[in-house]
Amino acid sequence: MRITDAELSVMEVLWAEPGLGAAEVASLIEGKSWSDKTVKTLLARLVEKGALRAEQDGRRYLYTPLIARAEHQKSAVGRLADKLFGGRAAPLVAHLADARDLTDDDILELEELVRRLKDDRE
Amino acid sequence: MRITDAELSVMEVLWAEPGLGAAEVASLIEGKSWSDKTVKTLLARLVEKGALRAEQDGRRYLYTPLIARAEHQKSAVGRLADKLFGGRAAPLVAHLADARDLTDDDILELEELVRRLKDDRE
DNA sequence: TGCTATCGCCTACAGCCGTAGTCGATTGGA
DNA sequence: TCCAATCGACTACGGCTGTAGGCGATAGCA
Repeated sequence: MRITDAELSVMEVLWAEPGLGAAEVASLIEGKSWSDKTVKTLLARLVEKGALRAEQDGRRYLYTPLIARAEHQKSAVGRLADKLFGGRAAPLVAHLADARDLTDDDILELEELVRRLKDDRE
Repeated sequence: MRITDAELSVMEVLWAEPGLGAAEVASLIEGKSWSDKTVKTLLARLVEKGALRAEQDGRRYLYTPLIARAEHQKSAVGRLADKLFGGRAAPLVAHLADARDLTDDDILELEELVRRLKDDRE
């Protein structure tokens, strides 16, 4: 199930705070100057594709994510790895290091991550 | 400049072997059963958006990438990092490790990569 | 009790994407 | 010399995406 860029802005709001109504979601969207109609369209599409649950609350709906943020991140990264790198991780990370300047912290985190991956393996 | 999934199949062929004509590209595309018309449309779109150069060769054109594969990989990974992880590398890699089982070799490569990143930094 | 603000529902519409067809020119072989 | 194969140019078209507008019901306030 594919979540588009515009839909992602909506999901981010609901991942941060599930159970909001359309008007609240619209007011919490950052960086876009969307009409509330636009947000409602996106909510409807997300419900239709099973990414959100709409629970009636009087005259309106409250929306809750049905897929976790981590789940979506995982599948998006996996798809990209398959599409561009034949599923291989190391070249992807190499390009990432090239694309975005890594902070010292990033490097430490990566180091720690790799250490953990290695330990898990034994 | 955005290269779509279908266009990517065409680019892959020309990255592997630049300077082919449309018919050759079509015959080298893997995994799709596209009409040669489809391939020609994709070639035309790629020329139009500046991803390929078309050089006349008698009655036909020979196509050559104007953007490198690595360049495209880099920008795609960077975009994904920004879109889903606020530009941060480590969580992306963590999700990647979760999404695709890493081989021992992958882990070694990552280890080596992180070591290099760290060394470069000093 | 009546009006206005709000809600969901349905519709719209242009641009992009995947996939391909038509047409006219040309070239290479019979 | 003529026809068939091939090439590029242009056109097509349905589905998805981003972005909204209109309409009818309703609820809360005056």
